[in-house]
This record gives sequence, C-alpha cells and structure tokens, in this order.
Amino acid sequence: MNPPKLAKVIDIHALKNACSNCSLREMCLPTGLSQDEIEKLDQMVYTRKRVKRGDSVYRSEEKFGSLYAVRSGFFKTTLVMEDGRDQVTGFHMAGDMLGMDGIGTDQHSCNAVALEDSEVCVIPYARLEELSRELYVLQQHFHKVMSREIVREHGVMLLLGSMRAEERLAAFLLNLSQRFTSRGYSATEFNLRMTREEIGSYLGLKLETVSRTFSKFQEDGFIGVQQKNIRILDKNGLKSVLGREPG
Amino acid sequence: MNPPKLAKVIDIHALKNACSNCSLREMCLPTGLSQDEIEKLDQMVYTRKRVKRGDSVYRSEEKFGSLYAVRSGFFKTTLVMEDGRDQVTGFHMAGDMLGMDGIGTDQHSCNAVALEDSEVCVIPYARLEELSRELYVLQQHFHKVMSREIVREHGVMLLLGSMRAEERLAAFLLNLSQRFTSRGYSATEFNLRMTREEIGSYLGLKLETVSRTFSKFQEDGFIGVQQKNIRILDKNGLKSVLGREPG
DNA sequence: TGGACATGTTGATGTGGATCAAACCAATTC
DNA sequence: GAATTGGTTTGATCCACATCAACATGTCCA
Repeated sequence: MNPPKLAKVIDIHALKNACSNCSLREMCLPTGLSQDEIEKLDQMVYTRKRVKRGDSVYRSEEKFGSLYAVRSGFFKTTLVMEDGRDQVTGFHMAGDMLGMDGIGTDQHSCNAVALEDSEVCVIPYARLEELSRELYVLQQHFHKVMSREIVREHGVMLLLGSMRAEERLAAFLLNLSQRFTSRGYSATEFNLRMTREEIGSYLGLKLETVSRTFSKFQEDGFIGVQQKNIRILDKNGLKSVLGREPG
Repeated sequence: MNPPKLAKVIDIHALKNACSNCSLREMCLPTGLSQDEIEKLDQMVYTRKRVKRGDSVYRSEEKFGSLYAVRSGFFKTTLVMEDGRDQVTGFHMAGDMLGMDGIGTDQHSCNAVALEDSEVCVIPYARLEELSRELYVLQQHFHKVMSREIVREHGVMLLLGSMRAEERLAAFLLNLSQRFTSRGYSATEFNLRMTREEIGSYLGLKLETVSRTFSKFQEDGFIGVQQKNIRILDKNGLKSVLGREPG
C-alpha cells in the first residue's frame, strides 16, 4: 500500500494552483486578471472535493456555507415537495456554479446530486464576498453568473408554461448540444448522463412521453438514439420543431 | 396653471431623502445602517420614475443600465417567443426588485410592464456595484435579493412542472396573500391587478381554466370571487388542495 | 453464467385541461 | 341610455399527454 500521507501532500500541491491552471477558468471565474490577482483567487479556492455518482454536494435545508464550481462530471439539482413529488430544476456540467440558492436564506433549498463520479471546487462564500469587494472583475463576474442563472430559469419557465412535449425535448437537446459545444465537445454526438425519468421531471413530462418523443425524432431523421447515446443528425429539423403547430 | 419648474424642484427635494424616509426600506435595501451609510445610499437612488398602467420600465433587448425597486403599484414581467407566444414570468409589487435579468448580458431579457399606475426607484447599476464594494451590508443584501429571485423561480418551476391546475391556482393565491400580508395589507381580501389571461399565462393554464377553477374554489367555500376582488374564506381549505390527488 | 433489478420501449386506453363557441357583465364613450 | 369594448363565465367537444401494462434490454454482481 502507498503511504496515505504522501498521496495527500501531492494532492494539496496540485490544488494549490487550482484556478490559475484550470482549463475552465473562463467559465467559472473572470479572465483578464493580473498575476497578483490570480494568486489571490487561488487562495480562495483551496479545496476540491470528489463526489461519487449518486452522492450529493449539498441537500435541501442544509446550512449554506460555500458555492461549488463543477470541475468535472455532471449534476442535477432537485426540489422535493412535502408529498414526495420531486422535480429536477437543472442539469449542471463543468464550469457551472452550484449553490447560489442558499445565499438568500443561509440554507440550501435544493439538492445537488452527482449523476456520474464528479469533482467540484469549493468556494467558501465568505471569502468570495470578501475578495469581490477587492477585485472589481470578480464582483462583476459573480453578479453576471447569478443573473444568468435567473435568465436560464426564465427559459425553463417558458418551456414548461408554453411549449408542447416535442418542443420541450427539442429545446432540451439543442441546449445540451450548445453547452457541450461551448466546452469543446462534439455538438452532434454526446452521452446523456441522466435517465428518461430525470429528463421528464425536468421537462414536466412522464418518462414514457420522453421515450416516445425520442423515437419520433429518430423516425423523422432528426436524431439517432441508442440508449443514452445521442447523435444530432438534423439540427435544423430540431429547430423547426420549435414554434410549430401541433400535428 | 402651476409653474412647472416649481413642481419639479419640490419633486427633487422629496426624492433627496428617498431611502432614509422610505417605508419600504427593509424590503429593498438593508437595515441597520449608520446615519452616514444611509446618506450614501440616498445618493445612490436619485431618481424616481412614474410608470403609467400599460407602460413598461424596460423591454427585452434594451440595454441594461439600472435596477428598479418598485415603490408603489404592480408589475408583470413577460417573455416573448419568436413565434409570438408570450409568458408571464412574475408579478411584482412594492419592495420588489426588477431588472436583475439584465446584468448577465448587459441587455434586458424580459419586459417589465405596469399593471396599474406605479412608481419605481431607479438604481443605477454601476453605483450599486461601487457602493456595495464599500458597504458590506449592501453587498450582502443585494446578493440575498438575487438569490431569493433564483429560489422564487425554482418554486415556479415546481408549480409548472409538477402541479395540477387546482394546485397551481391555490399556490398562487396563497402566495399572493402571503406577500400582501408581509406588506401590511389584508391577508384575506385583496384586488387582483391582473386579468385571468395573465394569471393563466403565469401558471401555464388557459384563461378559461383559471376562471373555472376560481368558480370551483368558490363552490367549495374556499374563496369569494367578485371579478377582481378576492376574499379568502378558508385558507386551510386552499392549503389542502396542494398535494391532493386529482378528483 | 445467470438472474435480479433498473432502465427503456411500445401499445391500448383514459382524462385533465385546451379549444371552440356563446352569453354575460362592468366600465366607457358617444 | 344605447352602443362599444375588454374582460369573465359557462357549456360542449376534442386531443395531447398521462396512465396502465407488457415486454425488451442493459448492468451489476453473486
């Protein structure tokens, strides 16, 4: 066996330069900082945390203390009603920020669950507040991240309130594809990390409807589906589903 | 006729002490500030703006520059899809903050429309950022306001994604009642400022369904409805609708 | 290797809310 | 005070999606 202590030291060393070396820097933190400022940032994020598939970063009602930047992997956030019904409120991938729901009440209001083995950077919130009073760009960036989360949720409200099943799923696939693209992955082929049921929960549909709609899109030649593997064959076809009359 | 200049001077004078005198202070800005700090805040909000019923404070695509605190009146925010379908994303009353959707992209992404003659306090965003780097409580308060907006939208997602029509309307009424209460108005009787169609748009229902459900609640003795006037007769009855099986 | 269990597909049937249509009501306007 | 207008209510019918059910496939692990 390896001496565990050594392993830890190496780990900490690797973390030390976290932000400055991180390939995701533009996604979760501001760019255009001086060397000096970057070093300050590195001090802010001093912990990384592995989260195994099925485990959660935080749960509803838990005391809020930190934000979490997804370093790798894939997450869902869920809300649970008193009667047990639950709803997926979002899917989150590398570069996304988790936990902002907790700031307002100092308590988390949803669960953040890993859909595959993942890693997050822990950002102690008190440190972030402190630093963002010093660094204008950090303040600005953080506000933008929160604002974009509000806008993202507006989009989901539109989807849930005004779209039919096919439109919802088409919008969902196009959104996923776009997010994979902006992270440097293929825009046309990817693996879904979530089940049909989780997709359905997010889109306000039952899993059977999701499955049927996938099949329909496949028949129409818009996509290729093989279990969790999705190939987008006709992006414009998918786009044309949006805003189309039923039938 | 009155000399218009004089009227303006009086107006500006009244505005000068805006925040320090404002009865809504606890809602839209932090409490527990020193006299000195309050004076700084007063400098931040130097404009108030009247918005006539039907007019908007800002529209989608417009350049973002300021946040708006509702001083009096009632607003809706709406999103419009390319095909013309639109969706109400929220109703906003005194003390609520509008415009945070614009921070992320420097452009507004929804329309904020007055449902009755209203007044807003204009908060230039650059000033707010600047001041919140100086005043810790202001920074903290602003972050909480944004976070609560995220949580509010989570709630709407739950409503749109998992609730039946009756549950949606019951949740809507209970929420309105609660918000009126916390502003010192009657919890059991209030006037709706929005039409059935706007309620429907917000709740992902058609106006006929909203109307029918109001009638049903009236038959059940939960509420009294007379056009826009609502009396809540059995709050627990309404609550029991939430999470109840259909039928 | 096989069998237990989670996940996904597909068909048949049911239903909550949408749609279509016709009055009704209150507030303005002429 | 008749006519117009914007909003609301109510009934009859329809349909998109839910529900129920059977089976297929994949995955995990003894």
